Amino acid sequence: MTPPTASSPERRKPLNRDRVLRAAVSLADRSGIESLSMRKLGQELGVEAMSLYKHVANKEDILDGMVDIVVGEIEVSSGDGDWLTAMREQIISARDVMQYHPWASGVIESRTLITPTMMAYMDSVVGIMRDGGFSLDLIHHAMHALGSRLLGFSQQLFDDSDDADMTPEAKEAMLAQFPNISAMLDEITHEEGTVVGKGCDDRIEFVFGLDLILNGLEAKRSTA
Amino acid sequence: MTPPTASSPERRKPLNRDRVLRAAVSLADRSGIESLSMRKLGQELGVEAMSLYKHVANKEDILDGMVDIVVGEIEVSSGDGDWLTAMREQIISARDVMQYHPWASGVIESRTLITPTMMAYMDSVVGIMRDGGFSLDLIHHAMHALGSRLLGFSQQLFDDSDDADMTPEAKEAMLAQFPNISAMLDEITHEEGTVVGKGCDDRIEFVFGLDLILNGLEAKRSTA
DNA sequence: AAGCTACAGATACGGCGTAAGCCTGTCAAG
DNA sequence: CTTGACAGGCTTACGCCGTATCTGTAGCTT
Repeated sequence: MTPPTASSPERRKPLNRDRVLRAAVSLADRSGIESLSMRKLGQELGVEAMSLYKHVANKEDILDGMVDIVVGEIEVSSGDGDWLTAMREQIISARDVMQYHPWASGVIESRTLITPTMMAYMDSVVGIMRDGGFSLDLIHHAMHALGSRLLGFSQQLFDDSDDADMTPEAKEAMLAQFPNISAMLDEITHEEGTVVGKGCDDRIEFVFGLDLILNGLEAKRSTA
Repeated sequence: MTPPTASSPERRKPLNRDRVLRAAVSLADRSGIESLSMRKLGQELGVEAMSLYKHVANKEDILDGMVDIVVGEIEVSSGDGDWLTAMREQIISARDVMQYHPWASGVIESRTLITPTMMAYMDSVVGIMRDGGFSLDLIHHAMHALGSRLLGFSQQLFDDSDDADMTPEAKEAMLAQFPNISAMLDEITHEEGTVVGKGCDDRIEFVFGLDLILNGLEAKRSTA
């Protein structure tokens, strides 16, 4: 094939489903999921929007395909070592992937379709717990308890750093009205050594919550 | 202009922000959030879409207002009794509200704005833990660990009942490919008495996960 | 009576997903 | 070589969306 210079029967690399999906992921990574439209995606690929429909069924199909790609990027546990560290590593590595694709958690939550890739991930997680000696019943409850944390979603309700961009007087009013929150935020900004490391690091908070659950499960497992 | 009926000076109750927001909530409850558009909402109120803009800034403003209404529906804890039962009750009652407004969790997660109502709820939760003798530092970690569970979101990744609407051969293929998941689902459908009640009831699973976290926090609190 | 204000309606614009049909380059069968 | 099918792109068009801008009017104030 000749390069994209000009003249010659310069032919464009043919589109295919995979190229479409990868372009979609890349566009969402760069510009956010809200700016992923059929027209913009077509533009990205040097093609009109409607041409995409030769390779994907519709936009939902694209979203499903994107989820598949992202979930497929999660490295699956090797399977040796105790279940607790295996599980920790598995979930933390899922989190790393999701951090890289900030749009992914929202899209996954909005989708009901369970793709084989997703299933494979789940299956490997269940496998870790079976190897660890969990009863199937307890595994089931554990899966529910972990919920979307299994995929590394941090399910934060808000950033504590949100108070940063407030006018001083608005902040003052807030402090007066919500004494408990104020005290807590005060503590955090001043603290040095804390129960689980220092300051408010997303990853640390995530692991704190994860360990809380995993340790609780281990206790249930060992007393069963 | 004469009213839709005719003749008499029967004047339409004037629109206001509150009426708009309540209509929006009600429409979303009935028809799902995806069918909440300015035009449909206007129709609901016997008014053109653009008239709504006299009372709300834009659609985002409506969504924020809707969140405020829903969060405001959560009964706040009385404050007596031990922290653990207070917290349980608080969060479970939040869950009840969210169950009634299935669209709410998605909308709340998509919003970054923290409304006063939301703050008030958070403040009351922090209050419960302060009264229970938590350090401010541990409270902070607890808030992160609970995350959106604070508002009763069940953060389920998928319904276990999703296997119901599959063709037998597709299910067969799945069982072969994902042995661990298959074993687990098998167990569930057969089980009678389990670790925490029987079957797969959303509420039971939610409480199981919640208690796992709350008990873990209690352990940390009492050893601090 | 005159004018102001508040609020509803009308029209229009750009963007969205996508249905339907068209055009053209490629390649195998006759 | 001709022909015809087909794959993979393009064009047009429809109905939806949020919303900017303008117009009309009812009811109050002065």
